Amino acid sequence: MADAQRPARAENGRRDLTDIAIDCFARYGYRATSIARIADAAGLTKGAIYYHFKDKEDLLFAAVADRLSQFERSVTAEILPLADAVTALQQTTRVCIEHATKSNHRRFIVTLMVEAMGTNARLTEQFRAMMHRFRGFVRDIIEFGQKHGVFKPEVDGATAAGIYAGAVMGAEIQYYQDPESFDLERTLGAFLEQYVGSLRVVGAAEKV
Amino acid sequence: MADAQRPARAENGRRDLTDIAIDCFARYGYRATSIARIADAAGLTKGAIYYHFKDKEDLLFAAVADRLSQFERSVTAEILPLADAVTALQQTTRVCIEHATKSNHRRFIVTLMVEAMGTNARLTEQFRAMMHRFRGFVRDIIEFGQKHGVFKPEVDGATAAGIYAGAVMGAEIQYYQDPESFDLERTLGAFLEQYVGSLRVVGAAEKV
Amino acid sequence: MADAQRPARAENGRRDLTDIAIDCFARYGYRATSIARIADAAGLTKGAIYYHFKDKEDLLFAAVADRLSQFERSVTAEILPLADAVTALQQTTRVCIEHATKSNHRRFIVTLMVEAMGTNARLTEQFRAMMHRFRGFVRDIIEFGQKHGVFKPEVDGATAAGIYAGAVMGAEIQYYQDPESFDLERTLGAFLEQYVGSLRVVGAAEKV
Amino acid sequence: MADAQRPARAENGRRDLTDIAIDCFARYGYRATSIARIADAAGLTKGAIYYHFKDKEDLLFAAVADRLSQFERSVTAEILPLADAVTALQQTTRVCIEHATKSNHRRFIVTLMVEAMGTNARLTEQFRAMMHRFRGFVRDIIEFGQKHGVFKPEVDGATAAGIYAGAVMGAEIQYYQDPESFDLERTLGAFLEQYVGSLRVVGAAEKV
DNA sequence: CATGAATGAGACTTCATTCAT
DNA sequence: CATGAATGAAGTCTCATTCAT
Repeated sequence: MADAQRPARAENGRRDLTDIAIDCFARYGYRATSIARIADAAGLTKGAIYYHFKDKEDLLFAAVADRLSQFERSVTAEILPLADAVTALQQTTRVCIEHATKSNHRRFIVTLMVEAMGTNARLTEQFRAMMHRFRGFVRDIIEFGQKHGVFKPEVDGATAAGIYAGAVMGAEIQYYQDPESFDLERTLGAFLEQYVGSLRVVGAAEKV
Repeated sequence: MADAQRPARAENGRRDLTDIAIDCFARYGYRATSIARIADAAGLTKGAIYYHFKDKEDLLFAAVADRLSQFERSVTAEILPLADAVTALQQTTRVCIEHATKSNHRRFIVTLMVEAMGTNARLTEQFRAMMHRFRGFVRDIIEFGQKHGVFKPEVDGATAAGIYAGAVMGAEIQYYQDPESFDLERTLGAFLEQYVGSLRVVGAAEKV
Repeated sequence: MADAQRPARAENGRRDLTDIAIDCFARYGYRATSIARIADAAGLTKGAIYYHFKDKEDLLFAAVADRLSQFERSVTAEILPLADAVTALQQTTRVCIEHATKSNHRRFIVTLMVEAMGTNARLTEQFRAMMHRFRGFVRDIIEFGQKHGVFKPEVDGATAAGIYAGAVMGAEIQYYQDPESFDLERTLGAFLEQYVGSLRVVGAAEKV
Repeated sequence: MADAQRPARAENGRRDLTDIAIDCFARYGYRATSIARIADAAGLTKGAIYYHFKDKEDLLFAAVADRLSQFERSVTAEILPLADAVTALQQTTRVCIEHATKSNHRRFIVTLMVEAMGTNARLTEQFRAMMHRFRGFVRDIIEFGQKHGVFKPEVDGATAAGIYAGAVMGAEIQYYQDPESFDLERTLGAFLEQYVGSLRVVGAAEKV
């Protein structure tokens, strides 16, 4: 009935579909996104989607998995040569801010994660694992810093990682909710300063 | 005549309905909670719900408003005689932890807030205002501390309040997601220590 | 929730209710008028209406009967001393135009009559009888004219009455549908002229 | 698999659905016709209706538009080669009578037109335009007759067209309401005679 | 007489999903 | 691979009606 842009979008494989799906999920939430909407956005019919994915959940999982691995790869890629724990934390924070402000995929992950909590066991498990990995990643940085004498050894790395993950996610949500008046960069900048400050061995050379 | 599993639930007014509704919303999310489910839980028929509330959104709003004002009252009630900024922050944190762990209403608020973001303008606005008030509340405590020479005057109260709100919310979400392995109390305890530590004027008498 | 005008409207008897009901029915149609709307308009609750009327249909019947007898009384009252058939037709037409343009009760009758056709046997019967009476009334006038030698004796009074009733009703409907651009008075005036012209005995003294 | 009472009704497209819908609307009125009833009559499920039409109103519009254009085509097709104004009026009347008595679609149009008045702006507009076109059509015939010296030049074509349209519609309604005792053919025949008689130039050759 | 609360049936609509072609 | 048509379950909401107080 209103199809003038179909030809350009033909032969999308699974991959392209998850990209499109994630955009929709991010914009409207999982429940509020109908298969028809995704099909429309992809220039396909609903039937075509069912060719590629068993059902809506399957599509969601594929989309989430895609996005998650993409995000994690981009974090580890930029930070892996961690010569310095403080710098690693700074860079991690910067990557999070970038992802939060540059596209809505990150927002989708957070939104969906909360939406899925208690609603969808399988998905919740996936997100739980993701958060677990993220905290592990931060803990590794912290323990790396402790090993090199930059961070206080008495701090519990796991707890500190939980604080970090929470602070970043909480700030992001406030930003998503109110992008005009909540300054994500400044908030996370100030947080990082205090966070690193409280981790660092007193008397160590200033690096921030 | 229609329901024998919930005997003593006849005389619910509007108020009782919002309580029941919030439980359902908290457990399954807003979209996934049908009016029928709420009616069932209340031992009524769907029609009865519509007698009390214009539509599902109206019920949601009433429920959210109830819960919000209840939470805010409980926070201000316990903290108002703030003789001391540090104690006020501690108590605020304690109240948050309590609300987060003792019932699922708080979880509902957070979940719904995220679920509503971008989906429901009116609700988003309500939540935006709520977060705004909460940050304002924390900022007041901080500025109170600054006025009394307990907190560093160079810290920006608004930014610090954003950090606090985010850290608490982010920790809560991690807890809701994984209550078995995420220790909310310990995480927020450690956060508070570092937070207060970084705010406090160096050399002031230790109070934590 | 929005009741500031209730006291003024208390103790309405059956009579006042039918008046109010008919206004609603006229404005929105029978099906689209809910008991709640009528109750609201009357400043009562739905229960009160059920005290006065067995059910919605009962209220409708009472309202229709009221209106019908009122209209018929007003027609017969003005026309009965029919010294002259032509004048009687003119006056009948004038009364119809007045009723059609001065209030919406007449419109209600026509609308409802059509809406009820085939939908509600009992009501249809009532309207059938009403139309029957109306045609009988007109036929009486015509036959009166024939008896006095003013109208052609070869004309069938019943058929002519059907023409008249149809022309008036059809013109009214066009007027209700498009009051701005359909001139009811001029149309019925022209119709009457042609109608009387074709009924009148050629050569009889002009009276229009 | 779900319905064994209507065997040969599988391959209905949009077009067939409007036909079925119009039958239902004509029989029970718009409001009183549920989607379920139409679906049943079509041997489909409700969902199928919503596949073809956005909502009930959409279906109604499609149905009305279908029927209207069909009627108008059938009128213009039979009358266009109007060699003679009187014959044209006779044929128009005959077509109206035929449509009114042979199927209930015409009845539907009239019923719905009245039912929609004041209730549904968009539909009312559609019907207003239809009546406007119909009157225009009749006026054209009359002016054609005037141009050829058959009809009195002093008659106002627009007003006369309004009389005609009203008389036909009013007679139809009386017939729909009481098909047993109201003789549509005779009534409209007599009307047409008087109508043409009053339009015709006195002294012109008789043609009726 | 009247109200407030509730019922229950039925309406419209959406949507994930299936399947013949 | 993909579409168009369809299903069926479920959801939101409306409304005439009832009834204890």
